[in-house]
Amino acid sequence: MSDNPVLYWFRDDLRLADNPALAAAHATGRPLVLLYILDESSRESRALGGASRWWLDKSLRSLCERIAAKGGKLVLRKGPAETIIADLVAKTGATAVYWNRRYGPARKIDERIKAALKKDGAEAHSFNGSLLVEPFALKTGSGGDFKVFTPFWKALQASITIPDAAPEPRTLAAGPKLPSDDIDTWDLHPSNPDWSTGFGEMWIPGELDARRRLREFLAGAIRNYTDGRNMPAEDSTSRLSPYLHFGEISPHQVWRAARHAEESGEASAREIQKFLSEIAWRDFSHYLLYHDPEMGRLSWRRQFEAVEWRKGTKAELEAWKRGQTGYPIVDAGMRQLWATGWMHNRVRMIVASFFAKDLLVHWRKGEEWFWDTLVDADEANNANGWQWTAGTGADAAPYFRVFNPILQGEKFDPEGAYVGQWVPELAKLPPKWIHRPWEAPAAVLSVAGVTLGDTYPQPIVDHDFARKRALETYKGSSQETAA
DNA sequence: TGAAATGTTGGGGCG
DNA sequence: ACGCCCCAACATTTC
Repeated sequence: MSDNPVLYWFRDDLRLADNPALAAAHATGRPLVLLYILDESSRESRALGGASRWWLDKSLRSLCERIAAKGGKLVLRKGPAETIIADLVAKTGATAVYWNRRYGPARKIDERIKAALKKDGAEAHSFNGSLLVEPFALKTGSGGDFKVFTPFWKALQASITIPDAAPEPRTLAAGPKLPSDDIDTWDLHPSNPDWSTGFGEMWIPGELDARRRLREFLAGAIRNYTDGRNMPAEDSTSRLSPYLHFGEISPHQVWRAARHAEESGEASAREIQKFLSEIAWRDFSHYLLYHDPEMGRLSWRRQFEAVEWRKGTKAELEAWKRGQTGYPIVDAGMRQLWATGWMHNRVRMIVASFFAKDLLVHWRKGEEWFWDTLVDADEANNANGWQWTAGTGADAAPYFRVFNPILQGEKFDPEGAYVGQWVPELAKLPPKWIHRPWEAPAAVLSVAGVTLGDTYPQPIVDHDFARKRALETYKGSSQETAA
């Protein structure tokens, strides 16, 4: 019996280092089956967006190579996880399955698999591999769930103990021979159209690049993180979000490295604290989704489902997606997203506010576009971010807080460098006019080669009008109906 | 991790 | 010299 294998199931934890479930499976000393399942058929498993598929494609190829270099093999399967696990356990005689826990709607799948394994006499061992602190481990003083970030963050810091890194297996001797899908047949790379051609210039998916980025961030941009993180033209954020989503790096690895940078004097305590609080926002998002599994499609404050959202015209929605709204900072962000699969966080708030407040369309429709186009698309973070901006979420911006895209542009991109990069047809406008070209004198536009309505669109909606419309609509249909 | 509307204050122009 | 008005500049309130 001791020659029977154990199975390790990769999900959003595509790394070999600091992987507690993998380390535990490896430590059994038994033959190891390494498995990844592309599950597009289980009800609780949200189909991956296009940008995520691009990332997964590269990340799995990188993981396959790393595993092969250690003598192992990654088995790829496509289909419902429940039947594939059951099938592999039966075929190989595996006595146990190891995985790192999930916290969103997909955890229902894991619960069913765990029950089925138990019934068949196999063990299921699960671990925390992706959060600083697991959602069920943090309660308020009165035993309730946190609804505000700051007390959540304080409680997290008070209770957290960072374990030593789980050892990376030095070798991964191949287990029993098993058929595996050829990743090429999964068609993860976008086609018709392939808009991902620019992604490769910005990203190298995989855990090695994740660790390189973290190292370089902590040696450089972190020094000016608190202020710099709001300036989209600067390279002051870590850009670790896709790596964290796919588990190519763990938040524990980030925490340890950040504290080390602090202790060695490489970075100031203030900047480290700010950065780690942003990592904790990720935990907070997962915490909220765990306690409200419907948060991905319904407003966390349910009374906001009563808001009479506009459907939005086809032209409006298309203009937003393609970066043709006539508001330069919005268009720059949407074009950066399309070109790179990523958008600076400050600009995400601006384009989301424009969508949910100025266009007054249900935040879920915007969330769906982000889901499809972001390489870091994440059910918890995406829903939390949109709901924060729309004013429907926990600890959200109040509904009457409406971003002014002109003022936001002038405040956070004062030189117009970010707009100039992503909306090149406006690049020659002086900073004074680049965020409000429709107010620029004709001579200025002419010199800059801008013809409004031709080389660059007129605003698709008047912000002053849209702001008032949003205030009236939100107030009318959400406030009075509050329980 | 807002922005607009409204209120207050104080200096300077001017009769 | 005085009162009045205007309006930045800043503070507070409101959405």
